Amino acid sequence: MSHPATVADVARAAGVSRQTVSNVLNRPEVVRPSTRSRVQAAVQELGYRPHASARRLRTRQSSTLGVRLEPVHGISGAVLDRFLHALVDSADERGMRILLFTAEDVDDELAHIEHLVEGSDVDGFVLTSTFHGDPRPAWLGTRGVPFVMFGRPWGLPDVDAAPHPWVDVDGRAGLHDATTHLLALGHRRIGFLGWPSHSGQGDERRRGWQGAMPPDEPLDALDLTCEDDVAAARRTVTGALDGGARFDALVCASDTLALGARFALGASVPVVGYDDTPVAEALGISSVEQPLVEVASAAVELLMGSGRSVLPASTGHRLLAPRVVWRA
Amino acid sequence: MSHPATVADVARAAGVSRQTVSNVLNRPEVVRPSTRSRVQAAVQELGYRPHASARRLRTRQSSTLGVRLEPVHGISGAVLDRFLHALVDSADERGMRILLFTAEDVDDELAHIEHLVEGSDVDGFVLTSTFHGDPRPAWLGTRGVPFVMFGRPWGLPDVDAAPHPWVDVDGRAGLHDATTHLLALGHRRIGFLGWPSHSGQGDERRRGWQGAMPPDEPLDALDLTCEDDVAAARRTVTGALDGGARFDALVCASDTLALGARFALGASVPVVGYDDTPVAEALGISSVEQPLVEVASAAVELLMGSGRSVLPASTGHRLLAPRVVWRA
DNA sequence: TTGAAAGCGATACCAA
DNA sequence: TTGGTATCGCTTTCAA
Repeated sequence: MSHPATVADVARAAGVSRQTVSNVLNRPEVVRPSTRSRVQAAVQELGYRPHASARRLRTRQSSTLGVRLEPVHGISGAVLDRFLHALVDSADERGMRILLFTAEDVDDELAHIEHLVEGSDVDGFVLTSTFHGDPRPAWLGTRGVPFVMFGRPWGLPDVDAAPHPWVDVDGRAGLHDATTHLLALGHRRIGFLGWPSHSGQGDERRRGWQGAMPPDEPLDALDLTCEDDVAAARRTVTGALDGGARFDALVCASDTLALGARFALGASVPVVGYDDTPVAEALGISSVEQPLVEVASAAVELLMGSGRSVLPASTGHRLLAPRVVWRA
Repeated sequence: MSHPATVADVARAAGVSRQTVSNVLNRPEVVRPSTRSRVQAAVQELGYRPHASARRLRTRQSSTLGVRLEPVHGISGAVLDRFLHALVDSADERGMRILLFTAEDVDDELAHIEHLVEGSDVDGFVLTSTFHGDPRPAWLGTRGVPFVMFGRPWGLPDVDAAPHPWVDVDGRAGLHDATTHLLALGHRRIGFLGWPSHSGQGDERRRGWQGAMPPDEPLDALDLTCEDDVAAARRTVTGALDGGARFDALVCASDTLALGARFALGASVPVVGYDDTPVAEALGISSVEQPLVEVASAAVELLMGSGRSVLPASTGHRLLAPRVVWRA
């Protein structure tokens, strides 16, 4: 074959006009069945595929979603990896593709986003890793660029009234479930190891633990805090033990912290991490698993509704429940 | 702004014709400097960006490279993640973008590849995770689709004469260096823990260790084999110790194996892993680090030469040396 | 050096 | 239901 087939080739082969071919492809119901099957046969025989760029030029849709590939951050890098995988699949089901870009920081990210929008390279974005004071929603909102966020808009007084769509995982429920389960197993002194800075995520996870603990249990001595680092976590837990603390079990804000705690406590004290990373699996540490496949499909649905093109404006949201993966 | 600026808008603003604008953008040297700067000012003011799809339709180039996002595979998932990141950056420098796709298996991957090629969605592919009997090179080669491989074409009698370009990391050299260093530190009984199946990679890494060990040292008792699994690795090393084996140090074919070995040997016996994953870093295990940034830029260079479009045919290759990251 | 005109491949609009 | 025609934004070829 010298040349990929075009609509004109198909039309000639089927003895119809170009437009009829286009109709068979995009609105099959308006074409008479006999004509339709004749065209489809020609498509089949010539191995015709629409030229993506030509279609995009005409429809003014790139059928592409932009996603920032974030710098790899330690053990939890696998989470965004799995999310990305799920997102590619969900997008593919709607005929959408994922275009990657990288950025040094948020400003750089906005610069990239602007570039992609102005070049009509993407129809919208899936934003991850949101944080308090995140400038991206306002930036995109002002310019009318469709996007969906993986993560609640933390700084807002009422997240339910956010002016943009978001999906998130209910970390509070995850920690609550984990703690409740451990209580049912007979453990009483269940500690929590979380982060110091007031990140929305970290606070939610801590609240999940707090809410599950019996009201008569004094929590102060059980509430540990340190940075997201294995060695630091180990030191923190060891220090607490040296200071007289005692734990029947420990729930943590991340697998990184859980790993450090595991080293400090040994395998006899149950430890629960967060994110169910490959490390937790490898070491047999229980962990809260985020439903990333559901997150991805919810993100696409929020962005596209039930159609095959992104909605100009959408403001729905979905808060999904994680599940705890228990390991010996 | 009601409408993104087009070449016509810029031309009108600058008082020139459309193709002069096009020339300024694509071949600045043929335009008189005064005209050029006037056009550039107009571009700046209108915030003009070429419409990606329109350009692609005209040039018949998608300026896009396809990459399969592989299923997450345990601890080492971070490696492809880092490679992808580096690839996006390298591609971006040449004005290329990365389009992701997923696939269940190789057949599915070829189906996706075919689809992308027929839709003129990509100019070429970056293939990863090659293996003995990999059907992809022949498939792509036959159809004249440009691609570069991350990984040597293992089955070939002479990899240097491969009919397609590839980049790889010299795992043998990595293990050789690690072993040599340990010998210099005074360790004698340095064991190797590798994989059973005859994968090209695994065999190379074993040879690196073998080649570095002193000729008078009997290697059989030091050569361990097990599947790429933490628990299995732990059992294997423990079993060897129970059987009377003794190790001054252990080099491994992967961080997964190194992690298991670490548990079996304790922190007093140096263990070296492969891939320098976040886990190795978190646990303070030394590891052989692949130069993924260099791999990515070499891949792009092999595919595109020094230009800004993919070469129709290229057959070069690059074998890059890894380095060992030593940790306490 | 600059301008006019012709497509690239597909779809939307309108008339038949 | 089907076919002709204009157009999406850009680059390339050919004249001026």
